Amino acid sequence: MKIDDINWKILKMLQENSRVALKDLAIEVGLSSPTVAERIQKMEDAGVIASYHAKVDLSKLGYLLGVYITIKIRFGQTERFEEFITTVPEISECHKLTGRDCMLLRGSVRDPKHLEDLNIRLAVYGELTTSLVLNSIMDGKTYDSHF
Amino acid sequence: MKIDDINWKILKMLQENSRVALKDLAIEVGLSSPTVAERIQKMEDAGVIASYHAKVDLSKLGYLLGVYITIKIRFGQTERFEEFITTVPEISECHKLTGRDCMLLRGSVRDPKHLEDLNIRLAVYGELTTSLVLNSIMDGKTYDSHF
DNA sequence: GCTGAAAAGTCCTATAT
DNA sequence: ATATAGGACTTTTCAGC
Repeated sequence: MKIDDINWKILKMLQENSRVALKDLAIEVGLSSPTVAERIQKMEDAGVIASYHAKVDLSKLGYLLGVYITIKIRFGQTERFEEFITTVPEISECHKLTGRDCMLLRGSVRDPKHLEDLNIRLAVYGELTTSLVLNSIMDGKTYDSHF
Repeated sequence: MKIDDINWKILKMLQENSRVALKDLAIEVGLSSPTVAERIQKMEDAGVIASYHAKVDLSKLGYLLGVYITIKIRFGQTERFEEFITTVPEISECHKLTGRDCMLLRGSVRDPKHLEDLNIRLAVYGELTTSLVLNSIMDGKTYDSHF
């Protein structure tokens, strides 16, 4: 799929505000609305635009601590763990990484007590290393060209 | 801010598809469009809804390798690093974590050669540990209630 | 805080270049 | 592959409950 300058401009705007009106996109890129709609459709069909999401700020709902947890899964527990982890509400991401049988988890909890509770539930499946997020310098960047 | 069952339903739908029409939200939750619009506005104002994003699938653009990199920043380089890292196109997230002066980076590259190139650019600022993403079991979950 | 109707605005489809 | 224009639909505004 070819992404020209105009498509990058459209992608940039949709990444920054996915609820932007077609009309405003059209004005910005200097094309008509139907043309922009068609370009978006093609990028959706090609999977370049994967989805449109509202981002919920969990800290505003009382989940003040962000955490990353690595877990070295106990031998033979991988399948059971992968099924289990999708049911844990505190965990928003789970990536299987190279190196030392590691899973990387991202989660949010209310307070240290809540974190301890989460750790206990996870520790069944392997050895944990827990780190608090002190500050997110960047989270969810807008891509606006090839690199 | 109070999130009742109806607001959770709205939040769920907007997380799953942020371009959903107000009309469809209204039908789904059994309220009129103006009421739904008002509820959304209040959640935006309270910051519970932080933003609306289109998610770009970088693998469809040729960036096939996902990576997580931890970097133990060299003494005194933190400020310079934080400024620098926002200018690196391959890196989409940067979190400062507790423990061993660690920054956690998430990135995407075309191939191993591209990864080596990225590592060389980052290694100026500290010691790296690089892991490839083998599989993302979960990435960007939909929250639909308190936990 | 919610509704319903009317006004304003946006989007879609067809037609044309 | 893009533009224009009309009709259809959606969103917003506002009076009333």
